Amino acid sequence: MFETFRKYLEDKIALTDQDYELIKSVSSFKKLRKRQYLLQAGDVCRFNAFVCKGFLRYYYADEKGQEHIMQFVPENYWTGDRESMDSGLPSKYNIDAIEDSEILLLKKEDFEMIRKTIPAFNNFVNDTLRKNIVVLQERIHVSISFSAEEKYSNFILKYPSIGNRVPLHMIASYLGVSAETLSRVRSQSTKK
Amino acid sequence: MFETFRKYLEDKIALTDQDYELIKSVSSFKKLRKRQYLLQAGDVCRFNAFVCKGFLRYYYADEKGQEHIMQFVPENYWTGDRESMDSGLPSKYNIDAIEDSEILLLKKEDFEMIRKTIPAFNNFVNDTLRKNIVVLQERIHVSISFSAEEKYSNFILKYPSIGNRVPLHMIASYLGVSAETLSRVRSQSTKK
DNA sequence: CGATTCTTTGAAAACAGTCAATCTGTGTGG
DNA sequence: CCACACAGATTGACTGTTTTCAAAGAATCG
Repeated sequence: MFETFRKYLEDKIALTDQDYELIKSVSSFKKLRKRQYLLQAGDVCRFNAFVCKGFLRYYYADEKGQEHIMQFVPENYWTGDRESMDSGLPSKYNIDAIEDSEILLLKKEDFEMIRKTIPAFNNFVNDTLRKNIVVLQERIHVSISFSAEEKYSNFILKYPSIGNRVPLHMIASYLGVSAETLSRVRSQSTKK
Repeated sequence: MFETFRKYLEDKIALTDQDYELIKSVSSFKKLRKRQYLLQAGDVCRFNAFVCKGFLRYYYADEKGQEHIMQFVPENYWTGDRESMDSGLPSKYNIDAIEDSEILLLKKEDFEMIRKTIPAFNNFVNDTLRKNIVVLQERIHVSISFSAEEKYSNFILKYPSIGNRVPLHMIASYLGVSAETLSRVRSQSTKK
């Protein structure tokens, strides 16, 4: 499982074997079955999670039981509730597995330790944060400007692989549209 | 103008006079009149901008001429188009002044230089990025889950001072709601 | 298979957007 | 100091989009 993570890192930065040993020494691993929680609302988030294999979702469940997906997390992506991690307060979000998954976990403190010890890793994390901001901003743009139909076609264009991998009602939830509307929107657009 | 920035930094991190000298030596300043652009779509963004005084907006103008506000930027906040800055490509966004403003500008390269030279500054920037992500994420949550009315009351609750400072139609644009709808929503909610 | 999850469809209702007109307040130039 | 222009807010009538609820079909999985 660590090998996947190592390959991911090798692609981005140049680290020594010693660096990898350090990282490995503080990594822990977790297998999740489909539907299993990685983080449940009410828990404090203490980990940065890296998906080696599988597929997670990061979502909010409101009072009416409706779920609003904040993030899809396929292999080679990070997740975790930064807010809860920084504050030490319980999370309002849930993270669970959409597919059987293999997760690498780095405790907050270990993660910070790695950043301090390995400058290249620190730079890489900063870069990743910056890119993440661009992505979130783009999503806000879509969210405040686009109709349901535009949101859907934009999503399919941008994340074709996710489109094939998750049920339609989850894409609806991610886009902030009802499942019925998205079903109609999609049948419209395939007619063209 | 630099004094405002210095006070802002002193509040967050401990720097030496020498550090401040360094920062000051690469800072440039700009006064903007109301309605004046700091960045116009099509330009490449080369600066990180810090608002010392006044109020900016960061927005997208679509083909129909409609404006979608991505960010309000009051004093003591940063702005700039990260995407354009990282890629070197023209920006799709505009930044202009809602009030007469005073801006401190740090060229991309100088900003990076400061980060490399002053570790505390680097840490501070990273922290700011992290917090920014939390804020953006929260906005996405609101955007995909809330009705127009909930969006408005949430906004007023969270940013009461901005509510008094910008015209209603700009709040509407920020929330992704038409100005007319927001006007109705508001008159409803004041009746209660 | 039987159960569950997912998708589709229909009809009604709620919600939000558009267009146009009016009203308000503000500030600028004569 | 007034008149006028202008930006902003409000209102009404209408249209269009999206949600909701309910039911029925697919598809998938143990």
